[in-house]
Amino acid sequence: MGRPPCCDIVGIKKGPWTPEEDIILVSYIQEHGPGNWRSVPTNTGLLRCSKSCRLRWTNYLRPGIKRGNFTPHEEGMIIHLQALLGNKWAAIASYLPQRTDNDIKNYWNTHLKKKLKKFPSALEPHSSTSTTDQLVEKSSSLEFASTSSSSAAAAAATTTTYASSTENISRLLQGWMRSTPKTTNNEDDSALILKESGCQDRDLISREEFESILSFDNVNNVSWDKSTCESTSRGACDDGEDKVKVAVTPENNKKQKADVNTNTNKNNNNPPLSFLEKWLLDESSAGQVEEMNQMMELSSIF
DNA sequence: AACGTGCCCAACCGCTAGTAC
DNA sequence: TGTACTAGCGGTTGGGCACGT
Repeated sequence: MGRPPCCDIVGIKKGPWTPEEDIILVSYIQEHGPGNWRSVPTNTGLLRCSKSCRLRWTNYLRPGIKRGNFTPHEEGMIIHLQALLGNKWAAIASYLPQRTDNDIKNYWNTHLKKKLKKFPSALEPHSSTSTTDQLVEKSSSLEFASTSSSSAAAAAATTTTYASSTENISRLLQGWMRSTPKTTNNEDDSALILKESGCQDRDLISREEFESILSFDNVNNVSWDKSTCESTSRGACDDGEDKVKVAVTPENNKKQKADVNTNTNKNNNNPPLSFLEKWLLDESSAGQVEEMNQMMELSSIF
């Protein structure tokens, strides 16, 4: 629109965020909540543009973000969703509430694209239905993959020291989060999500399956919060109704109205959730990824 | 130890859509 | 109706790190 980018302004800092900047940003958001990003740099004294602040918050500091290795289940979901939706990372991320679109995009470009290039058959549908033995085998291998000490250790090892400090920073948010109406128990959270999101079709997927997707096994044991709600409400569990309660402020009121409009439009472009969920949560998709991983291991041996 | 190379991912860029005035 | 602004999105970049030579 002929407007120079905000980041072109002289004196605006670029590049990696320092822990000090993170603390300032988190403290401000603790006090005022996310939103009104334009006022953030001026009110905090941060030499960052509003956009940079927003991105830093949504992609890194926002509580509820899961970092580290992707599980085979997550891989399967990403692969299938990418095949279905294309490079609609935000839409894909809405099915993985703990992951940011940036994270998924990076993971796709750096890992999954290579895997699929090597094993394009991974995307082909399974020709036969799984036998009980196969199911047992797949579920056990999945369980192993998700809980194996080596992968867990690898995930922990990949966490940088700065990431750790960020985790500490995000702990600062706990006080703010506690002040928002929510349950403190993860089980209750899942139930709350199901109940309030309108995704009440318990026959669709098992509770464990759903929890495995939404489990907050990352930092903080952070439970559902309004930011998470915001990102999630863009996709999967949004049916345009008021679901997870957020603080009622003029800011939120405006945003909610906007969200309802935009989400309604967006959802019109997406296949029905129940169909997608059923398909995505089908164990075979995760099994295919597991098979692919095994093939990768074998290929590295030979 | 020094250097080169490739990979990973946080951050940036450019664009579009929506909203307020 | 036009303008300014924000938010969201997808593509790209570049700094830092690991690893091999």
